[in-house]
Amino acid sequence: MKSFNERCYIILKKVPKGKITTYNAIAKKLNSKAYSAVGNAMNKNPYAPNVPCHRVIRSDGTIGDFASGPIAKIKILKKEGIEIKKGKIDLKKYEYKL
DNA sequence: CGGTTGACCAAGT
DNA sequence: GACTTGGCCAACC
Repeated sequence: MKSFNERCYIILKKVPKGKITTYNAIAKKLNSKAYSAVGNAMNKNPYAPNVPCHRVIRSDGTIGDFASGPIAKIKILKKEGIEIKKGKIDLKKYEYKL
């Protein structure tokens, strides 16, 4: 049985390039409400290059946070082809349904 | 086993 | 629309 954190990474791995997901969605996928725990897992993220933690945003569509700063996160997402408006993302367009 | 932390969320002010 | 409060839950010490 893998820990809660590892499951978050597995879910996250499924997210394709050019798409994003939310902390809330991941927590729900794990049948839990530990949004914060998901965020915590990302912060530790031992699978740094392996897991695209930068593709996870908040349920409001805001960037949220990132270990290297939210600005770096935005940069990466833009590179992935995601358009960001005023520091927010269009969930309708880019949210990847798990 | 209890208390603290956190890349969160929703509702209230 | 920005800020505060309370709540949720897993990981860590």
